[in-house]
Amino acid sequence: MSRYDFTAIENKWQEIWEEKKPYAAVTGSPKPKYYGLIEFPYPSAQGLHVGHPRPFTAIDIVTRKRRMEGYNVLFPIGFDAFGLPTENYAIKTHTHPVVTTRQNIANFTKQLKMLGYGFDWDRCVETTDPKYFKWTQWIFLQMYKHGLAYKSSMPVNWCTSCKVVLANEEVVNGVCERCGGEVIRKEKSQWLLGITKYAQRLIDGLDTVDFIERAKIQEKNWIGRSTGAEVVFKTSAGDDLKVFTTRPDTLFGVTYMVLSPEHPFVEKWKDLTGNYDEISAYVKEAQKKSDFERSELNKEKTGVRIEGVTAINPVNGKEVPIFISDYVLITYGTGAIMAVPGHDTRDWEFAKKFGLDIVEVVEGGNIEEEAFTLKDDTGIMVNSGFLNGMTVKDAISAITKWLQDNGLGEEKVNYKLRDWIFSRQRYWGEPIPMINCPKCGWVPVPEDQLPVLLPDVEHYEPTDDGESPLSRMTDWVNTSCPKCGGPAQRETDTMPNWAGSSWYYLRYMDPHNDEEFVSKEAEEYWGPVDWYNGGMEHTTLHLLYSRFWHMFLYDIGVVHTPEPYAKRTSHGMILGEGGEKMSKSRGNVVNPNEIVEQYGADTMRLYIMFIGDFEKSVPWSNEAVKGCKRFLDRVWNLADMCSEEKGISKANEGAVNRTIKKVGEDIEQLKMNTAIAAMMTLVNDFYAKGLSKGDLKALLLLLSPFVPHIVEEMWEKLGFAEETGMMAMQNPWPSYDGSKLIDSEKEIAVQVNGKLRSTIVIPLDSEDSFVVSKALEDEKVQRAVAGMEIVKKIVVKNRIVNLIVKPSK
RNA sequence: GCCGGUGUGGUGGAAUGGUAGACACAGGGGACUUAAAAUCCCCCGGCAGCAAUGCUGUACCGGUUCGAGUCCGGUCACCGGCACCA
Repeated sequence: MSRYDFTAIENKWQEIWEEKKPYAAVTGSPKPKYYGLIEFPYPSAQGLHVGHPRPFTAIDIVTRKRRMEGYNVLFPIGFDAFGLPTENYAIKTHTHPVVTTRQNIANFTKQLKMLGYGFDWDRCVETTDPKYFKWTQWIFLQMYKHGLAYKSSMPVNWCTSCKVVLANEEVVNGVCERCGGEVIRKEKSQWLLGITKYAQRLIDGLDTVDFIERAKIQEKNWIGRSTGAEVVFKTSAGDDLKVFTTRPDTLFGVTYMVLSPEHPFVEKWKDLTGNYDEISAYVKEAQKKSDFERSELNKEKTGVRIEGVTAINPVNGKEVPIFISDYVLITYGTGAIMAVPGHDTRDWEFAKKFGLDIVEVVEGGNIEEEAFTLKDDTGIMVNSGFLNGMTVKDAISAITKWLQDNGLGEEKVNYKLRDWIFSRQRYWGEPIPMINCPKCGWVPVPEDQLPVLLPDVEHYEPTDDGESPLSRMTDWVNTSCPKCGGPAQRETDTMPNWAGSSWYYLRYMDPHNDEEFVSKEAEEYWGPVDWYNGGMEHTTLHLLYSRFWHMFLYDIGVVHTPEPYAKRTSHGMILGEGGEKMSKSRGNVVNPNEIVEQYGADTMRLYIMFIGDFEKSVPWSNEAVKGCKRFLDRVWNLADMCSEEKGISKANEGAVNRTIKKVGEDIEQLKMNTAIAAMMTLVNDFYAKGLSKGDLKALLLLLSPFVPHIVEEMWEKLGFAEETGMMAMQNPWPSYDGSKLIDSEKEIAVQVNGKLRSTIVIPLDSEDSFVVSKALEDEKVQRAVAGMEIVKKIVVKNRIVNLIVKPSK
């Protein structure tokens, strides 16, 4: 056969696939369905990064194997095209984001096709397409109707120099990521989504899905469930002060209370407060600080006592002082705490600084030195009235019951998860389809008027006071109220980047439907996603958000499964050659185009899978790519080496069957590196022992998901296409013969006292006694046991012999 | 601080408690060639030895076991996430 001309071969087959559409998914096919998904890319101006092919190739391989196993596969692709880089580019160059987006998508499409992925391109979706975001807006309206979308005034991050609202991710070390300017907190009215209503279900749902464990744990930690009790303290002001605690057992140890500076009682008690000026100054100071400053590590505790008001400990009637301090957060629990300095590190620090009493209520530590915080059963209750002598655990149940019986509190669960701030003062996002009417308040845009399109603007910058650039478009902003017909104004905020990606996997099922976001029929056929691979960095953002949207859609009866993704895996990053993150500034960025040009798409695909453990970060190596190219050359040359025998040859029977088993199993665990190693070993065997046409055919089928172009070319050239009437990829995945996996002879290790001394070859499944006698015939073993007495013989079938010896008398 | 993960040759990495280093890259040697490239074959953890071979070796200390890279306890280092969440 001629030279392996990868460029010609790859072009040829990509054209054939473009025309024949072997990757088209058929809704309603009687075959079992399989839905494989990768996170759709943001079409950046830099084009495809070598990081992209890692997950894409892995799931491409899985879904190609599924097709060969007889599944009707959906493996779609799309573009998550709203985003800041495009918007910033528009600000700088006045190029309309639509134009930039179109160019970038065209470039990405070309690059993805160049790599030969089995995407069903007819189902490609773009989040910026009005036909798509019409439904993003529609889902938002459903959430609004069900009380899950609401507008509320809240503090946001504000860059004083860019004069713009920043997302939390854009605040790095307390300063603006872009300009390094000071970031402060500013009150602003924002749309929020009530994800906290789903906190418990987002935790519980994790038990029903097959996600990698670290993703589950990370989501659970992020949601941050804690159980405890809410306790009511009477105050001298007459108001009941409610606090949340996970340690109700320590109630007898309360020596003071702390309110968050934003707590409503601070204002309410104004006239009762002897030192209101001092309090007020502290509150103002706290407001000015960013979240970052307020939570800075090792910061000295600060605070002010509210003079004139005290609280009564419900359990012992003791009167305790009340402070305000910024170590108490208004966003968690009730915004107020009971302080137990003996058993909470933060309270301990505060008490030390302000000279407050520290009372021990759990034995086991030294509270003079530090707070004793252990919650296990190492401590016994003391100084705690009826709780004395109990373990912490028992005391928690006892006191909780007591509080409940006396109407002074109840068992309570709290979550760290906050509602999702859904407004962005940006241009390049989905307009929030709401209208503000002076008479009727917020009124949703009627569904038949969707989508609300983005108007053309002249300037893409936010305004000086941090409003969206859309707010300058008075023609667009001024509209009539859908309810009363009077003059009203459109919402000018847009949705965050995470909106479009929260439901895109549903649109793939039915991408051209103008009547519904997805048809019932398509959703019931394809849902849920069978295997979803994506980055760990999306675990507490995209993955959580889309699970939340899906649960909501399930609740309103428009999807049929409670969870969107049955299985989730994650890949590690591809680093630069030196082991650092790839970046333009480091100049270590690898362009996939160059690799494909130099070695071909199949080599690129193979190398990115062979590079290392899929879950771990790994540096790219230009040198190592060559090894994969060399392997494909060797595969190519096998065509000229094989005998005409159509079946698996006797000589390679064991090796071929073992490789079929190994490759099949490894693909299921994304252990592509060892699958490829096994195929390399098989090829090395072929070079050593020769091979039949049947041997090569089996190898080609195994290679097909990994390197589809070269396989189809060889399949055709060797006459298999004619023989089977099909492309290699359309053939059944090979099965192995279990009886042929092990050769009839086996080399096993011989140990003496656990140390390897020799190896012997024995017939498979030999009797133990035979194996021992055979081992003792071995010269090296004889030397090792000379002058020794054998006290024990351990034989593990077909594996190892271990002779335990001691010096003979 | 809390939660999770990782530590194996010059490099990327393999090893259901059972022959550590598969498979590759780099390196060394040989064949072919006028030569180079490509290709094919061989060697390749460390120490000692011409060799056969022996000793040693999976971050460190200890334990369980006939046998530990793998299991258990402790220590150190690095990576990721969260971080005054009461």
